[in-house]
Amino acid sequence: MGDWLGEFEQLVLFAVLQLEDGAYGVTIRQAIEDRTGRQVSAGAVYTTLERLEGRGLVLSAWGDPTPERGGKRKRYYRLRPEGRAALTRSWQALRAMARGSGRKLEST
Amino acid sequence: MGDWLGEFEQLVLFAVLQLEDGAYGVTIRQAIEDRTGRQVSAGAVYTTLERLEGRGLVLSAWGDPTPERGGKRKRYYRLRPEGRAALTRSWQALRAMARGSGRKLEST
DNA sequence: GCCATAAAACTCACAATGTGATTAATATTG
DNA sequence: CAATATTAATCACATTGTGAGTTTTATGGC
Repeated sequence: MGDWLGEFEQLVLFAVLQLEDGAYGVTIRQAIEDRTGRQVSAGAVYTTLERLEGRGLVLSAWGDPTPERGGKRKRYYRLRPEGRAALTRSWQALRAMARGSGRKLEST
Repeated sequence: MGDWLGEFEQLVLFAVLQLEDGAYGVTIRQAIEDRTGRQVSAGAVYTTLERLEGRGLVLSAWGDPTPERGGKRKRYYRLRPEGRAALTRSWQALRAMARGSGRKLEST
């Protein structure tokens, strides 16, 4: 039953999943850039997180300010079971579709 | 270098890639439904194909009418090198992002 | 205390993608 | 010719993607 994730939403959810306790705007953005080589704007990340939270796929909690220069409080995100399920569905669908395409794609 | 594919665009491109000579609206739709279990509307497929062609990722050619009931001519699609490259990029990015998430996703 | 600087979050208008209900075009069958 | 089958196309609207710019709150140096 419907409720699929866009591509960027998937990237963000994977980042949240893997960063575990350390997932907030900056690290999420960094994780995506590091892993995919794709440049990401901060705004895109925050907007997407907000929408994902609105859909109940993710939840956020404020951290405490840290004693470093610019140590503003962070907003940490975690996956909710619904988010994990949605990510699993979308990812499985793509994998199923990609199956067998290996040598038909570019090798570079 | 920007120019990323949406999720549905990826599904459509994978279908075109795998159907080889037999890729047209109906078979593309069928392939996606069969492989992913996700229900797809015909309109979504045609609209997406049109946009992909406009971006130069795919090209189309008319087939001949076939001698069967309702044997209307088909519009066949093929991937252009640009399309193959774009699909490779997007797919690799997602895979890179997903790497290591295996056991953190749902098993069902 | 005050100003410069740093880190993080947020806003928001606009662009790109996703979707489904509906309509059109052509063919065969009876 | 009317009914039906197959495919394509249209199109308004919903959802997602994006980036330039702004705000908030902290520290460091003077």
